[in-house]
Amino acid sequence: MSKPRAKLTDNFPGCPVESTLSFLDGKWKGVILYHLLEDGTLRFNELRRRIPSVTQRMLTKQLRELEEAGLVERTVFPVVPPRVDYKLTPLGLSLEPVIAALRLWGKEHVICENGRKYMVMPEAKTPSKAA
Amino acid sequence: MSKPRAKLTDNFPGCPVESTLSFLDGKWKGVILYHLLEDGTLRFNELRRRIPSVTQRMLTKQLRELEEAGLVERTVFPVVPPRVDYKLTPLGLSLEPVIAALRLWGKEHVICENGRKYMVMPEAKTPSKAA
DNA sequence: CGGCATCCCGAGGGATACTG
DNA sequence: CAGTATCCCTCGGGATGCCG
Repeated sequence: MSKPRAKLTDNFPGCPVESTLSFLDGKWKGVILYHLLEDGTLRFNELRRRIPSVTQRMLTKQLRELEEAGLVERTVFPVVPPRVDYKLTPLGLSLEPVIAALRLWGKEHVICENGRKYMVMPEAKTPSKAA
Repeated sequence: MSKPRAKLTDNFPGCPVESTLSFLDGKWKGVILYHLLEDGTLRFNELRRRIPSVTQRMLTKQLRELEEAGLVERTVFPVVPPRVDYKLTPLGLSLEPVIAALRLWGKEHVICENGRKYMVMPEAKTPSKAA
């Protein structure tokens, strides 16, 4: 709801880019959004399982920030073993093209393996034979 | 060139998103890329002027990281007043859809004003009267 | 003009332990 | 199950000053 949630960005042509990125800021927001887009609704530990190297502290924090930003909706069920669902709000869902673009570029240009990243150059010059 | 420039990402479905975001990490990479996409080639101070609140230290750092990542090419002209040009590499240019998506979402959902950001909700429920 | 070098601070974020 | 609460430390990043 139009909170002045500002992080001092430039009021300049590139600003929309800056602004959008500021919502994806933090180490895990992108992946969280990705999984919520994929699976619709997820419980806390379901998310954890999908993002193995996140700690519960960080997952909680990032989810709260996403919630505050109005991108994620948190639903608490008052049941014996606590149950909390996370899903995207309409605003969160509107990020789908952004996440899709990020994902596509990653799939095309980055090899993710054993927690390492390797760049994949576009113009494969294949100097003589690929390494 | 396939340097193991890793920042420990998850080897999981969301990984491409993570990976791509890791290249946009840092406070200014997104905007820098945006402006280089817009203008093609820019000198150091031309970039500074387009990103008023960046310090030269930070601009330098982020440019170096983009260069190391293979997204930006730096050309030094050995002339009396030093001249350095920055432009995108083919790999950098390939990020165009990503930046475009970021920019579009920002333009549609964020109002950037006086260094503040205001969210623009999609479903204007106007409960009774907007606050 | 286009940088480095240095100092310094606070936020980001990991590890661990406890709780309703 | 889904968190809080602490501790602690790295490092992102601003400010300032000097240089070829």
